[in-house]
Amino acid sequence: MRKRRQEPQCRVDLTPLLHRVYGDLASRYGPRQWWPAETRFEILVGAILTQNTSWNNVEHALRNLKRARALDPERILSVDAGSLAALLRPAGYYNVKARRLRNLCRWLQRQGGLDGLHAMPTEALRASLLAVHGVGPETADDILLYAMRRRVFIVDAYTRRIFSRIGAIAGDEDYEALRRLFECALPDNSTDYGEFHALIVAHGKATCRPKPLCDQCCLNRLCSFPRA
DNA sequence: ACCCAGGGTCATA
DNA sequence: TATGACCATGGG
Repeated sequence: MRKRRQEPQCRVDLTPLLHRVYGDLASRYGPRQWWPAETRFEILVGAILTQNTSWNNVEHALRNLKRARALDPERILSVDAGSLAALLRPAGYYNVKARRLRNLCRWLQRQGGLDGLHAMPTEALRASLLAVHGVGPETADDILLYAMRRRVFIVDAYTRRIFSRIGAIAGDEDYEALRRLFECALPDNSTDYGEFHALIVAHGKATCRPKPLCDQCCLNRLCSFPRA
């Protein structure tokens, strides 16, 4: 038997802090309309393409796919690898992303499409997605939350940056540890995870840059929270 | 000419 | 387990 790793879970109660952050962000940026996509499949594609890539570049690639009538699992699997990569070029990492996209499409076909997955428990679905080569924890959670409407809290670079600057977390914790921490602090349905993540990204894009330890995000109430 | 972006995998030590 | 290299484009 593998020994269970730590699991601090709810050592500190972040609930009130998260509620305040949510309210603050919502009053500034919300409501966001997320995830920007016309179909659920487009969300899967966007989740792969946006890996370490600005959304603006992803939109170029999505336009290319639509123009080529290739925003479709069968088409993505039928076109040759070279021309798929060419369509993805503006999104960067186009060779790896072409492979990852195909892996995800093969997975989707094995599952019999998105509609065949409603009965599967979230954790099983998550494990299944993570088994796809090129789908990591954040990509899986993008898909689970926005395409499958599962209650998973997405941890991205903005989440780490914003909450570590507030003093709520260290920032370099393991992905799963942070996900448990946030989900544990927001157990009920009173907080919309999809909206929360969208707000975090909006704030991250607006102010919380990595380098110049941003004045903006420390001017406002967000940084007056007590240290956890 | 930098730095950055809505990550993930792989090779080393 | 923990770093580092690599993937690559477009915008500031």
